[in-house]
Amino acid sequence: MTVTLKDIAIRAGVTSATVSMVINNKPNISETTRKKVLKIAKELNYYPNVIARGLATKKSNSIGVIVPNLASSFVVRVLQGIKSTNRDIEYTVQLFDTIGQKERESQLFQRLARERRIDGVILISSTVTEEELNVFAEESVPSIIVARRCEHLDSVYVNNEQGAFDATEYLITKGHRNIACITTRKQGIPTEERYNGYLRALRSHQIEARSDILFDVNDDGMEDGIEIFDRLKNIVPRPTAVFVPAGDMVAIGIVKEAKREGIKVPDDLAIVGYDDIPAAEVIEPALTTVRQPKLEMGDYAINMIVDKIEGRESGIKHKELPTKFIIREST
Amino acid sequence: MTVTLKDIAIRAGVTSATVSMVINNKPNISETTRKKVLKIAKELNYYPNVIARGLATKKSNSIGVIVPNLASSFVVRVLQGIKSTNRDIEYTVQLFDTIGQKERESQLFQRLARERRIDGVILISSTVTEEELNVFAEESVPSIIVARRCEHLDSVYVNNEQGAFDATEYLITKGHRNIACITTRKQGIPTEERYNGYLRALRSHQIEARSDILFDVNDDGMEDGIEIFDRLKNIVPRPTAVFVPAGDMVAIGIVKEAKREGIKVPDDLAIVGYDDIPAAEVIEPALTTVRQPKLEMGDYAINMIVDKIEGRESGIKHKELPTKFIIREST
DNA sequence: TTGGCAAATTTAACCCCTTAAATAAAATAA
DNA sequence: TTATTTTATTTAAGGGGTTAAATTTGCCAA
Repeated sequence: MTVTLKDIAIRAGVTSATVSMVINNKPNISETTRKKVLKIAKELNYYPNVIARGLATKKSNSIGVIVPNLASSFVVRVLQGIKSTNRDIEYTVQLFDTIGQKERESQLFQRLARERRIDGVILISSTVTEEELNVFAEESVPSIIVARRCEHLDSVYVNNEQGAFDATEYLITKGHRNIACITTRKQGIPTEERYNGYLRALRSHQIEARSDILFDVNDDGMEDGIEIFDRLKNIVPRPTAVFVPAGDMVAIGIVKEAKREGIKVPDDLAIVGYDDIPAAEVIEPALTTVRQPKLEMGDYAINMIVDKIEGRESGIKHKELPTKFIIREST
Repeated sequence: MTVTLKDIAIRAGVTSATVSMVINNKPNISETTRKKVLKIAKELNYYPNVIARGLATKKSNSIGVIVPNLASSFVVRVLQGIKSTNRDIEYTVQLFDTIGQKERESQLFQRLARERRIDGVILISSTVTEEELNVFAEESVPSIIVARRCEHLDSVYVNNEQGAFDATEYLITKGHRNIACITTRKQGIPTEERYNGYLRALRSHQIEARSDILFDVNDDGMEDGIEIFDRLKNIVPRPTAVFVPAGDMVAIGIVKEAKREGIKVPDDLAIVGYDDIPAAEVIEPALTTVRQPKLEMGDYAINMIVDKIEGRESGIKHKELPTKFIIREST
């Protein structure tokens, strides 16, 4: 038997409205009834039905988090950031992923907003189109995009262009002039901005970008790296460094294959990855890489959206976070 | 303006009850009104309010997933398994983590069940106590525990004892007699069953377990492995193999430090990890390890709970899954 | 004692949808 | 044609809360 306001009301000899007001700490309740009601509520082990409350208040106290793919470690880390802050916040997180779904992010979002009466939505995706994001902006539910800047929507993101610039520039200052770049076509990895940062660094040092040492792989696994190295090694003039925006695993594949072929890393070939996954420290030599503040992004996102929901903020806010360049042994 | 059943009803010249019945595909509706209502619903872009529906039906169509710690890759993989199946299932996943929370799993569960009127709960934890789990069994909400067997509750789990047995026995058949074992005290890693499997394997080959080569580390990082190796190397007779239920990262630490000290892996020291994390393939030599079918566990869990919710199953079910022994180069 | 005001409580409508029971309309049987 | 079923629709009562407005109670000043 679930106990309701009414049950308490009857036992306390008051109306359920009164009980409701006590439970919600509304003013103008005599100390006597307040105590009595609270006591009975405790005795009966009362829990408010948040569904019913949600219906009445038109608030669900929950935030929807839409992710493209829970398999991505990036997404998971951001989610962690969201959750760890969320701890002190009275919002429930409803998790939705769109991978393999016929619905696109924007459709899912609409459904969430309308059906579930969710209070706010966090979308973690670096690859939604502007057009899709318009739907978010139009719906009246507060929403925020993580991992990508969007003009007409709150956003939290990392300056990947600068991160790539830093990495490339570092290689240049180390004397490298022929720096290969490995991007990926894999869905969900925002490789383009990084490529732009790479280009900018080259340009700023008057180095011409060589199109023959730019590769675009299909996935982001070790095998991709292995394959790339095998293509790379025969190119003349052979690059002395590789920057791998496609991700650390690809970079690790390159390191592995280079070593197998007797190429010394970093002496013969310097390598910089992207992401700073745990394995980056495991490979020998340990991988120099670019780290994104994922937890922080999640943290900002949840705080921004809660501020929005609770009306403490209005207007579009953007938070740009810097990447961190982690120098290890592969450069 | 959100559109409700009533809006449709008015436009269609019927009652909202009728509209409701159309929306829910109830019988005894004339084809004429059905079409008319559906048409208007579409025109008005109607979405049912699931909150209100939930109140009326006492069903929320959502499943709560309680995890101790979203930082655990084990948990995340299981979650992935849950979500990927969930795709075809009309349940929403509400995610709750208990780390750092004053509430224990069972309290959180109670709250979920009562406040949120959740239809079912999946708890992912290998370390809740029996006592806590009793609370789950008592509440009338279907619930299931993943990663641990529990007699009076549905459960999906892996036979870690057997996994450890297999690993240890493999080392024994390779000729090893002095096999060290590294467990961990880290919260959330069920190291004890694994240790038992190790012991059983030794026993079944009449090998006496040496307490001087059994170590219990505090965490599960690479540093722990490095530290352990340094203690291990001076022990006589020096073990020729190490089984590391504490996890792959610890094993990797051992591999790294062994190499640094000029000890050849696997010739001088064979190493078996636990978990098969991505880095296991990165370390050189690649790590032999024990893999748990995490996605499958999630998959079973969500299917079992949905069957329970929808009344297709009753009675307590257990699903035990086998581990998989992955042989690589470190043995 | 009466009037006036603030404080405490209740009334009643509403949130949006579902569903059993009642009623109306249409179809069939007698 | 009337009685009986069957089919379609409506009525009305929830589900469990919230909240503006109305009412009652208590207190104090006049």
